[in-house]
Amino acid sequence: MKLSMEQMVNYCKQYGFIFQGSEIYGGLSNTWDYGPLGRELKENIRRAWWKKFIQENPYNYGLDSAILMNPLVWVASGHVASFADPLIDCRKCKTRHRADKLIEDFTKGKETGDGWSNEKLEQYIADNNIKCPNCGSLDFTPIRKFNLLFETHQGVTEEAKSKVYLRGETAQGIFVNFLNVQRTMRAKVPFGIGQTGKSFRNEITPGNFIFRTREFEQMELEFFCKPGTDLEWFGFWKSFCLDFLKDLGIDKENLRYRDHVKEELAFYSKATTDIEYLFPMGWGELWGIADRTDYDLSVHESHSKQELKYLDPETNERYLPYVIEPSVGLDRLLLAILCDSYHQELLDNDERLVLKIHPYLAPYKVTILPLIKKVHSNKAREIYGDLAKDFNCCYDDAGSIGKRYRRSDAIGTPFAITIDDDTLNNNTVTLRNRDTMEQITIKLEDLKLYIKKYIDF
RNA sequence: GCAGAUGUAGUUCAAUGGUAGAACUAUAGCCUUCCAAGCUAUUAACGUGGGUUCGAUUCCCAUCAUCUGCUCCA
Repeated sequence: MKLSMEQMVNYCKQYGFIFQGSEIYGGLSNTWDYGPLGRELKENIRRAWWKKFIQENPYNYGLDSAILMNPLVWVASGHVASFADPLIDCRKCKTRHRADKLIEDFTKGKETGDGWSNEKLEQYIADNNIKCPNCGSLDFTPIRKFNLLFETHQGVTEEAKSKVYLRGETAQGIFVNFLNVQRTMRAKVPFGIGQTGKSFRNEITPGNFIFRTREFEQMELEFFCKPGTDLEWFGFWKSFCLDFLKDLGIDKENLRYRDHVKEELAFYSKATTDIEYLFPMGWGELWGIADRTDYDLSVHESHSKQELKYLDPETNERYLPYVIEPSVGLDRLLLAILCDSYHQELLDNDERLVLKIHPYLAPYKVTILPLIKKVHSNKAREIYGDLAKDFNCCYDDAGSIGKRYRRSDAIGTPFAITIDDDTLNNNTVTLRNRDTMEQITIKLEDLKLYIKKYIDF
């Protein structure tokens, strides 16, 4: 049976992964809180990304830039422009135009559309059959003038002067620190800067659980390379990202590349490929890999009036590097992993819910079960105390052993160990594997190493 | 943003113009030496705000939230 989004939402709530935000006040649209297990899972995904993209990669460095930045950053990046301008999109070819500009061009400067209301602009365009300058279509969306960026105020007085934005992407924090990192790390092109963190966008249509929310966490790498080598690196990161997902255990049948056609490319991008995942609601973008050229560095150079060019120490060339950006949403990656791991299978005419998740990502690594509460609890507590120094452990002494195994399976814990008389007498425990359900007897002293190897990524 | 549907314990579902019943789950105890067993007990709900009414969980309106489909998506 196919997993529905409703089931997934329910599962996340039931087992403490994700709750509706501000629930006791009736919720707030499209906000979700990560519960104890969700937090662990999220952290583990973040760690896996960091390990492969930063820690193990000799080219890349980490960064943690501020959410609040000088507003000029967002002017330079182009994020603020859409706020002031009355923008309309052509439904047919997906190009975006300024409504006032269309009118100005159409009337050859007689009408500028300055100070007109949205309704008046739209009406004028409709009445005069102004066509899309790109494809000639008459099919425009309504005018939208709102900003994607969240605004807030810095300082205690709410004056316009102190207006700042919550960042709309983590990438800009990297671009403005390009030279800082390059210089202090003595980095030579090609090299990358990555960071994870919250970004905020007033999305037009959020929804589909945590797939699209207005507050979300990104994991972005900006990889700086010499112009001309960019397409090579673009290809490299494309397959690197896909391999990462497969290594995390996501079924490759549920993954695919989708190249952006020329018309849908963002203005800063020369090429973009999405890695998509087959979510319960259909294929959805998981990871965007874009060739941003030197667009970002060059706009920051011209707006900040600071030289951002890289001096190649070997050739003495001075140039703005091109940027390859693999950018993934942590929240939707978490959703993809949960959907992919969720299995309901038949076991002795009974349903067994099991989260077949990569052991590295599992919120708990071991469930500790005293076989008989009265007899084995002390020893079990002792073992818990020791294991908890190295792993997230779950202690469960409520109900029958079978029930406790099922609970452990349902949240994806790779191992359950049972403490019985043999533990008291011989220091051995029964180690039971979530996926194979096989049980082995193992000495306590060997336990940590065994688990450690198994959960490696 | 538009249209439709939904809203009762943690979950699934009842009933009712006179404030709600169950199953599963959970918790505690008994029993139990390895895959949701059994017994006993316990906790726990009418999304929010108005209106009609002697009285509303039930009827009406609004609102909030979720789901589905369109639309949209730097």
